[in-house]
Amino acid sequence: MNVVSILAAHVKQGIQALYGIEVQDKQLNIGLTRKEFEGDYTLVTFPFVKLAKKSPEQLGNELGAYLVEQVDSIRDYNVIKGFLNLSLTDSIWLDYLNQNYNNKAFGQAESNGQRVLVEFSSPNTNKPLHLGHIRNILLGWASSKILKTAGYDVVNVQIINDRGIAICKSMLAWKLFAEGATPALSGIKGDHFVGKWYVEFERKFQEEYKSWQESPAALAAYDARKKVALTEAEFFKSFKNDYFNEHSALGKEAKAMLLAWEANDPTVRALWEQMNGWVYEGFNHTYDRLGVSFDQLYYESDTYLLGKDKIEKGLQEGIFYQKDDGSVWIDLEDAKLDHKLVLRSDGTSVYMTQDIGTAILRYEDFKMDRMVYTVADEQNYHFKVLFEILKRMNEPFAKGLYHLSYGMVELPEGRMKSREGTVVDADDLMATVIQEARENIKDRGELLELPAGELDDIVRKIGLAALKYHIVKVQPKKWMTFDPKESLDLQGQTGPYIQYSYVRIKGILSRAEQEGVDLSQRTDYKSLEVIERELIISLYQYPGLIQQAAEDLDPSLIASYCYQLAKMFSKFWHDLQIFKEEEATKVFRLQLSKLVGIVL
RNA sequence: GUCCUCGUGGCGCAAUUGGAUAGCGCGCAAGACUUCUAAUCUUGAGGCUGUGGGUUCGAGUCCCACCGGGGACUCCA
Repeated sequence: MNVVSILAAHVKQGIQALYGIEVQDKQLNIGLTRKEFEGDYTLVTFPFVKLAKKSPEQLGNELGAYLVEQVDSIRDYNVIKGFLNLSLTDSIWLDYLNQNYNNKAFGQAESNGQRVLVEFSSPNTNKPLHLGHIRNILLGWASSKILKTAGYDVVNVQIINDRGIAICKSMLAWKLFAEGATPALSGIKGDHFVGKWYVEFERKFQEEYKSWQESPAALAAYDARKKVALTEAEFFKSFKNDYFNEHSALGKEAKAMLLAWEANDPTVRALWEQMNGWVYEGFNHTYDRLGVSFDQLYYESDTYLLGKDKIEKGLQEGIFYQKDDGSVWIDLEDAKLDHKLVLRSDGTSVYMTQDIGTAILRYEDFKMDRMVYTVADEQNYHFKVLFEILKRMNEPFAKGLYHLSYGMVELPEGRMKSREGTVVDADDLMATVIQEARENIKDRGELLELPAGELDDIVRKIGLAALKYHIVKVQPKKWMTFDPKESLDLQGQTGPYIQYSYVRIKGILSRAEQEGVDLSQRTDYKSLEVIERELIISLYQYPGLIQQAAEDLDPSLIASYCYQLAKMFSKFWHDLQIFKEEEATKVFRLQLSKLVGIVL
């Protein structure tokens, strides 16, 4: 049953019968009636008033009367300006609830036969996960769940950026300064342990750089570029990369390590394996805590050379062109994307090359119809270009590509900077939020008689719900300021509020079970209370909302919906009794509660 | 320089994709537990949706210009 399309058909027919006008589907605007007004669905009649040469009120009244007379399920109507509000009979909603209240898979669509890959997290292996990763992971994970519910066959993947200069820095610092320390010996979580040596490298490097700045070579470098009109301090800030590449002893050694890695040097590879192993152990722990998992991992060390052959092929086909210096480009000006480099003049690849290769590899692995990349919005341009290139290469999956782009997470004092130590660590944050939930329970003196293990479990669920909801409720594309204090809120529009409604429903249902109430009976409930009606209509929206959230890849839609539903349920619970009512009412309200519980 | 994005009460977010008097939470003020757990509910104050034009029956939403924040444009992914 699809109420809107049934109504639309009747409206179309009605206008035809009354005025002889053929209405286009596009002109039919039917939505839910706003709360302040009487009715379930509202038709906007403005588009027809001109054609029918009637006033909005007159047309509304004529059409409303026609519909009430012709359509059994329409009970009543009212007109306000160009809005025709239609009230449906209770039995429609009662039937709907009765058919669905016990459907544990309510909202789960049938398989649509399509496979989608969802990439998220995608960390570097030189440091632990932070708040930005948390947003990424939660968005990716939530989208994956939504797609699954919407009928897709979903594969969760991540690309692990396990190679490059950054991890070499960690490796070098460990080799030079750690004196054989390990996570196990030092009692530090693996990813934090490796991150520590990355920071240590930066510290030593800064020391080295600082003392170099006094040297004649430094002054010479400064003099050579004096024309740029910088103060000495500004100059040395901007010169840091050049120093690393051209003058630094540590830089030289790190770069040598990278080359040795690329040349498959056994010692370097062994160290690399060992340190990455520590990191993965740490990451897995964090993923477990967050409750997410992956079906397939891709490692940059396996994929960073991919794509070159595809470029060669495309070059022959005329998709790419070669400049005199040998570099290979693509002209995307007609897509308003400029010219992009895909292979350097020395034949080495850029990120684009690698991403092209990896995408094709994934298609070989999974034959997916769609692929979602969960990556921050600073890479919007990159993905536009990537998708356009794959389209021009005629890859079969190219039209199913989507960049789930999300805004950065900032702190009240500004953007997180790992170098300035202002990053919010993922593990720390989860621990804080759980601790807060624990304090809260202690203050209220509840649940303390539970066994410690059970209490820990509840506290963990509450704390994480607060954190997750706080992040997921914001539309992905928006930048957000993360105030740790607010993420700890457990009241109002929060995860714990929704959890609480759910727990309450569980409580009600278990009492019903104890009392032996038979839910399966088809009850003859009198007339719906306003809040009951709102709840059913809201539940009715749910399957459609899943589809929309899957299409838009916007988990915040579901987050807001769940809050609204929980809020309605709270009001329902507060205003109406259940167990003291007569059988029919009781059963109906229990059924309603049950379905709300299934959705939440 | 070019392109992309965001701008909504003090703060954090919504607005059924162009529809009615712009909603909700936090915070603030006042109230409600003899109940199916008060992590709840009820009421109130708080707005010229950055500014100025345009499109039409109708604009927070679409178009143009400007102001302000952020980002990208051959290698941090």
